[in-house]
Amino acid sequence: MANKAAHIDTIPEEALSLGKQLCFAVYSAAHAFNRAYKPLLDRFGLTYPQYLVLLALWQQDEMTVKRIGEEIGLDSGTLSPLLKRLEAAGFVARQRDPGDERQVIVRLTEKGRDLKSEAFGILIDIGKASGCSLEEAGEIRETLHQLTRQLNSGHGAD
Amino acid sequence: MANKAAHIDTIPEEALSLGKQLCFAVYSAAHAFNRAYKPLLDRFGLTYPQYLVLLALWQQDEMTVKRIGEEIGLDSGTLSPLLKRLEAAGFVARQRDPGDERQVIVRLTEKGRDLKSEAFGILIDIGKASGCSLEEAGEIRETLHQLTRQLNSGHGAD
DNA sequence: CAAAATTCAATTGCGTGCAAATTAATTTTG
DNA sequence: CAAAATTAATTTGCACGCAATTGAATTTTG
Repeated sequence: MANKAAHIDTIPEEALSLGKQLCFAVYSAAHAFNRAYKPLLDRFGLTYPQYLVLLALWQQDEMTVKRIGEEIGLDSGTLSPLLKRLEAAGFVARQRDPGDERQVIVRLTEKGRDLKSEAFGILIDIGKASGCSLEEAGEIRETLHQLTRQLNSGHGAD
Repeated sequence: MANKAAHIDTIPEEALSLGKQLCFAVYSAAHAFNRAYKPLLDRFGLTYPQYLVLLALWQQDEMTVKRIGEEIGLDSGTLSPLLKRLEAAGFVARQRDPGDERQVIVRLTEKGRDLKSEAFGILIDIGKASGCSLEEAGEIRETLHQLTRQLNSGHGAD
């Protein structure tokens, strides 16, 4: 009883404290990253999720909305208006797939491609701001990937 | 063809990959936590930020809006409407501080206090879903706190 | 003490995120 | 082959999250 079944008893009042919660630590770190990225991305008129879409397209150009959503974990309800703004800003072009009119193919424009080289600068600035080495960053990254996989495994999706 | 910034050469193309970015790992983990919390909080009609406010109030009842904002890292622009919804749902009451009419004191209602004991259940479910021990969770938490501090130190605020 | 500066909460505007409903196109099937 | 089911993207509605503005109360200061 004392070991497994009744672990409610083993959870101290203190566990309710924000500072003791892993989730809050992740939540805060995400906000901190967002704030760190903001001034860097503002120069290009981009938001962080928009930047993520460009990162994905720099790796693999010409993806459908659905494919982009799988890459960065967003659904079409978020992506549709976001992509419309990226198109209005001139970074991407959207075109119905002639082979399957349900799909929309998103591709980089010249302007979007040109931004890629500048993105390295953002990466370096963020690396500095995070204050950890590539090795450290890699470790945390892997730990978080594992945590994310574990959390997502709870409801079907992977 | 010589590069202006020589250190750019040391950053491989691969670094632009989403999977290699610490920030994206944090961003994804935050979303994963949010999705894990959602069904648990839906039963109480709460969102995660609303739950954070209650967690803070369970630790220390009767705080001003500003104080709550410092606890969970949100400004009044986010908190004002959020607290109004928490009040409409009957979990908290808001009252102008008679001693300083600029401030609004937020305190738990009976209903809000009663929820505290159930919150342990949520905590336990999330702990299970995260699939890591208290020790592991503690390590990741500390690493992320440090990362957050480092990122936030870049622009004055602490 | 009165004007100026500061502080606090609320409001406005914009961009996510996500669920649910909608529309159009394709695939399945009876 | 036509009806039904499925799929992809868009749209709608709601709740953050943040910057900037507003308005009221308090503090500073000249």
